[in-house]
Amino acid sequence: MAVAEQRCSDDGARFTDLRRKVFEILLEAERPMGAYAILDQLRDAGFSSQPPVAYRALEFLIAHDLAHKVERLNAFIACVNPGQTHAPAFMICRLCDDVAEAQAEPARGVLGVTARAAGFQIEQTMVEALGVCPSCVDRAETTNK
Amino acid sequence: MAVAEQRCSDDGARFTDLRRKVFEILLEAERPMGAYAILDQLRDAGFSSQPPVAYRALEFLIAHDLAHKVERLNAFIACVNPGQTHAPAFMICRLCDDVAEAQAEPARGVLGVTARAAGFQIEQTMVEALGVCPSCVDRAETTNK
DNA sequence: TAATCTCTGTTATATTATTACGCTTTCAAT
DNA sequence: ATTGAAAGCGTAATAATATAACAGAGATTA
Repeated sequence: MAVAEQRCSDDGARFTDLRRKVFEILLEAERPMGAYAILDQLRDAGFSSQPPVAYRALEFLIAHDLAHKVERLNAFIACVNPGQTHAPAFMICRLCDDVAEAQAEPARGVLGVTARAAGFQIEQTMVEALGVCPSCVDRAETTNK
Repeated sequence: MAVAEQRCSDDGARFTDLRRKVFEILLEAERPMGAYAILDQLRDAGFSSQPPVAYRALEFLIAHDLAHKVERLNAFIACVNPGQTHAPAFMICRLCDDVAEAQAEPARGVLGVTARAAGFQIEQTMVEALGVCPSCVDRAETTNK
């Protein structure tokens, strides 16, 4: 959280009450939240609960590398190492919807070669892996015995 | 198209009129189409234009590797080499929304290492790069001169 | 302190996607 | 051929996600 504030002031950006609150919500959730779930919590905290309020705060957090959108789930999650610009990758469990953040360097591999060959300038990448998380793997094995 | 039919019969799946039509629409578009744009064309072709009709056909095409969903755009596109199971990657132009399909092997790189270390079993990956396509790069350079 | 810009609130609406149900067609087994 | 089960399609209703447009309050700068 302190890191987040620092990051914002470095950027000359304002880490307002609303933005802080949304960031807190994401941090406490530890897993992706839909915009409307965030709005519910904003309402409880005395903020407005109209969609643009959440979407704007999320846009801000994402722009400052404090949060990410998990496209596959249309949901948002706090970044594990806030403030560092990076190429996040997500491992999404299809059984429990839990998500772990990892790093990726997709532009370094086959994709990068293809892009350069084609003249496509990559600015940003998203990598999301769907599969089964460790807990659910265990659970499945136990259940099937 | 012939390839698609072959693929389906191999799978013991039925390549019905509706599914063929949706596949045709995607092939002719050559770029991602939203489900509702597809529905418009289905209506013109005499099919029902209720959302589930398109979504079900798309689900089928995707399951048989004839089409993909571009998550970033919430849109659907015909696969460039239909019928082969693979890990597609998309290069999405943020200026013209054009999309090129490439191959990726995200599970072979850093992500794969992380996943194995964590015990996460990857089943499927999606890689999407946002940037500027060759045509738009050219256009931008010309304009700025 | 006036001008400007940013931020938040609000209303309305657009876009994307799913649930549930019923009917028809297809397929497989008798 | 007949029937029973499954797959496919049509339809209605609604859920979930997201954006546009405008107004007012608050901060920042000149």
